[in-house]
Amino acid sequence: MTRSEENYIKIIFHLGGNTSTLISTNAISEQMETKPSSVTDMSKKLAEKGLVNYKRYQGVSLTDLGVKVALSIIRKHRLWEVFLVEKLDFTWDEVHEVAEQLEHIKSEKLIDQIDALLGYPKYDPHGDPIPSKDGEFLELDKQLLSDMPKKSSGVCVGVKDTSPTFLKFLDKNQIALGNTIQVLDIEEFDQSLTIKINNKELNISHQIAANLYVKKQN
Amino acid sequence: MTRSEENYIKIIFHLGGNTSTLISTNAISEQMETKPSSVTDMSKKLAEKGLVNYKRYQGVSLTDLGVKVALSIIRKHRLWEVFLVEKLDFTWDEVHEVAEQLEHIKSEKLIDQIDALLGYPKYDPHGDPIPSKDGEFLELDKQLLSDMPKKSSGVCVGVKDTSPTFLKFLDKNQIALGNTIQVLDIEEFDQSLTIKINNKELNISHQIAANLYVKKQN
DNA sequence: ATTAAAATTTAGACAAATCTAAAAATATGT
DNA sequence: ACATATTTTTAGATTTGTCTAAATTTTAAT
Repeated sequence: MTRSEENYIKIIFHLGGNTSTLISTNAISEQMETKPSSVTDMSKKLAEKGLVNYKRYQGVSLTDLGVKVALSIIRKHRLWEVFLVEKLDFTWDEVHEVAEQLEHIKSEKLIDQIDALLGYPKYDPHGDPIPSKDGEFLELDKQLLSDMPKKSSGVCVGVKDTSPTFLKFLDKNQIALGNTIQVLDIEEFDQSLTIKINNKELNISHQIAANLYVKKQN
Repeated sequence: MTRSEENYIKIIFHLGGNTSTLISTNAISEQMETKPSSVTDMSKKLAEKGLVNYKRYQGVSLTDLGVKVALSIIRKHRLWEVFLVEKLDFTWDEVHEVAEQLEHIKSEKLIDQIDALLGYPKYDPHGDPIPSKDGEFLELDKQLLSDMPKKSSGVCVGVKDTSPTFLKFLDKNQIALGNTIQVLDIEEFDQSLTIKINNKELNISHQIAANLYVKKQN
């Protein structure tokens, strides 16, 4: 598999292609930052190889084989992210770019040993689940902070947006995975939230809350 | 720099291109496993970029910039090799293939942190020196075991051939870096050697001895 | 010094992955 | 339902790194 093929497979998976839903050419081209015509070409190629089902003018979905490939790439990406944070002192906003490269290294022993070195982690630094060698993974029972009612509280378990900008904002405000967050108040006008975290009160916009996952506590 | 450009630069360096000696198109094509005409094309491209000096029909040599690039790739390759052996239980015959891929990962922080994690090693698992960040490295004062006189002894410090076949042979005979080797006898007929290593006597061919580096002791 | 052999370069082609522009199919709005 | 807008595909071009075959230059041998 070429690097480019792997990137397409990964993006199709992230767009929901593990189900039989057909993913549109346009959607893929946006994520890949290529033109739709290029996606058409690649779709045919991946269909030839049995990695996707391709219906002209309809889009693509991953075959069972395609899902397997996608999970193995995602497994590598997330394990490398954990490695970078745990062993090499990377911050969670730095890992994505490097993991994008490392995920394409071909060596089964390499990734299995990294997995062992890290103690078989189940989640990456952003709270996303790491597929096991045979493609199993546990999605946490999580919800967006923006969907939590007033006076409720939960533990921060993940982020939806993983862009450096957002992650740096969280660091600056000392919001990290594992923190307990209480929703004290929700402003009717703009849906902004007053939350209590680390024993401090903090005001965050709806957009921030809509990118933070929490596990409800009560 | 593309992966292919990096591979050419690395190979030119290994063929002695750190000096001003011109390296022939043919020599490069053999190492790269490409046709000479491809080497010509790439030589022009690398010359354009200021990485090599290219003289038509004569060959190429690395510029100062080219040497810098070569050393940074070799540094990455060798640090990854140490990492694989020290942290992930790879054997020294397994590391080359994976390091060939890892050496192209682009992240200064990544390799500096790997360097730190390993405690700034000076030599790789085959005894080859690891260039520092600014391109310095210490070549050991070593010689081939085949050049040692009868009755002399030395410490095994490196291998010339790094092929899995050779390295597995060494493992099988419990020859490892750091071992003391005494040359007991040299057979006149075929230059084969009787050596003492790990308190055992062992017979090795000239070809083996010509691929083992030792540091002379007396 | 000639000539044959070997090495190198040139010219033209190809595969992979992309693009642009135009054509075709699908979706949308009234 | 029809016209229009949007999406997708096709056709043909481009770039990178490679190839083959032919031409050129250098090297080696007598």
